[in-house]
Amino acid sequence: MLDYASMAATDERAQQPQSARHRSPLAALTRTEEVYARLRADILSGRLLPGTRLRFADLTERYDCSTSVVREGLTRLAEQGLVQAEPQHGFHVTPLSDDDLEDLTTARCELEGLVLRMSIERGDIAWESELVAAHHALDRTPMESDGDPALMNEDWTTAHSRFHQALLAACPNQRLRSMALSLRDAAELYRRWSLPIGHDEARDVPSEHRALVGAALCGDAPEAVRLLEEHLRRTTRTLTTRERAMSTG
Amino acid sequence: MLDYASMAATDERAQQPQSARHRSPLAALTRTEEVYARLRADILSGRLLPGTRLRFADLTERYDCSTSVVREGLTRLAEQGLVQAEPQHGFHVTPLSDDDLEDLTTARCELEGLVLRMSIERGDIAWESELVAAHHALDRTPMESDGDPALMNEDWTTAHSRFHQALLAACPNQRLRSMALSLRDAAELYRRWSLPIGHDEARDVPSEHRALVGAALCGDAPEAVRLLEEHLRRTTRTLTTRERAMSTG
DNA sequence: TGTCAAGATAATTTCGATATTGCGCGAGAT
DNA sequence: ATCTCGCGCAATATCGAAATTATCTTGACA
Repeated sequence: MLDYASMAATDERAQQPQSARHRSPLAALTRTEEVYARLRADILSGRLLPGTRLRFADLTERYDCSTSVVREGLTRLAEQGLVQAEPQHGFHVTPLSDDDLEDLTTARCELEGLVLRMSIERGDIAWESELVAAHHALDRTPMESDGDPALMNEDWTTAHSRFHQALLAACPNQRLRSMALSLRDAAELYRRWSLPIGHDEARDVPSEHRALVGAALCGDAPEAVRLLEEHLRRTTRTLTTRERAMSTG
Repeated sequence: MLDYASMAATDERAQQPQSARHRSPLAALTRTEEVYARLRADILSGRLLPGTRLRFADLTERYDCSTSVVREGLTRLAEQGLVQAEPQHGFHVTPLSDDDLEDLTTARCELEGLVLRMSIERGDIAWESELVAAHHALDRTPMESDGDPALMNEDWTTAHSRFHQALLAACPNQRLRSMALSLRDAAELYRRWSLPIGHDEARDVPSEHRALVGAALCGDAPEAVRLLEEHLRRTTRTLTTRERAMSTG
């Protein structure tokens, strides 16, 4: 293994970068990846609203890097559909649309259902274990923020994401699984704007999750898939009615 | 085959800055998009072999542009899975693997089957018309190249791609359709290396296509999906046996 | 002879500047 | 009064080099 300490001692002048470099090759995050991750997080968390124009000048300042780095991050996000690129016109956060939400939900029901079925069929004890753990954590986390009930709890969002990821984790097909997860990301944009306006009082989301876990652990794939589809469609219905109420009001 | 060198040369001169008055949005191809498209074509057509390291110096020379442009193209392709990126180690064309081909085929059977079903259910007369046209063109194009029977005919590849695209074209769900097409792209990499080694003599590919069109036009979605899956799996079987023969020989 | 470090070399990543393009404002013509 | 044309500003796209990081080479030491 290399001895970076002695290298630095002999070559002090060249070794004056601000961030401490680790020896592990995996720990060496490039600037590009860091900015990409922050950009993605800022969009998914709602700090950058759908439809927002993304000017290079703003972003280079915000993330303290050059245009190239911002550009690469935006390019990658555009390829995933989180932002849109118009040649010579720059980038903007993908705007929300009712039709797109319909398409997205259908796609998720089909694909996530498929992946869930494969996951249940191939799931082992480790998978069951992580699923139970994730569900427990989700069940014990309140949906609404302590400080402001109108705001969504950040921890709940994380736990919710972990739970659904755990459901799909045992699917042996990497491609299908990552596609399903990418669709979940896209849907996260919509979900983010759901609760702040008002959520469906008639729903009992925790029990929906509990039923899902039950069916999954029993190995009852058809029932689990049915429950998942219902779960997804209910969320969509809440969102679309909310949007219609806003546009008419 | 296209002559990219002369295209680029004429393009540059033609783009002399005059009074930028008229706005033709499609004619305004940015350098980045052009290089991206050429890179993608070079990979899919086999001019850049799977596993090849992609050095910036080579590519900037090949496409006559700066590193930024090459980098963006590679980044986009990496996001799609056609090339792989290792931080600080550059890019390389995604290498072929038996396991990945298995995953890919399963994913395609499921997803393309789904999209085909939706396409048949929603297909109108215009869809049928384009499907018949694409099939006719494919049927009349010889699979093997005139010059060298061991080489795949470029025209057949194009016609084949158009045919399968026509099958899926009526699916109303944009996301599912584009995902299915992106999986076809990935598979194209494998198919490209199938015939040059030797194809399955026992197969009658044209009649497989004919049966598919028949079922699709009858509106018999289940049968069409069954035929499509069989079609895809047969190609995979040919490829995997070929690879095993190579590795053992 | 084999291992290891330090210099040399080659590649990638990041930067800041330049070139190009799109858009709005105002002058002039019909 | 409305429309067209041209200039100037703002933003993006592209460039080429500098900074950073990995790889290869060399030579000393055990």
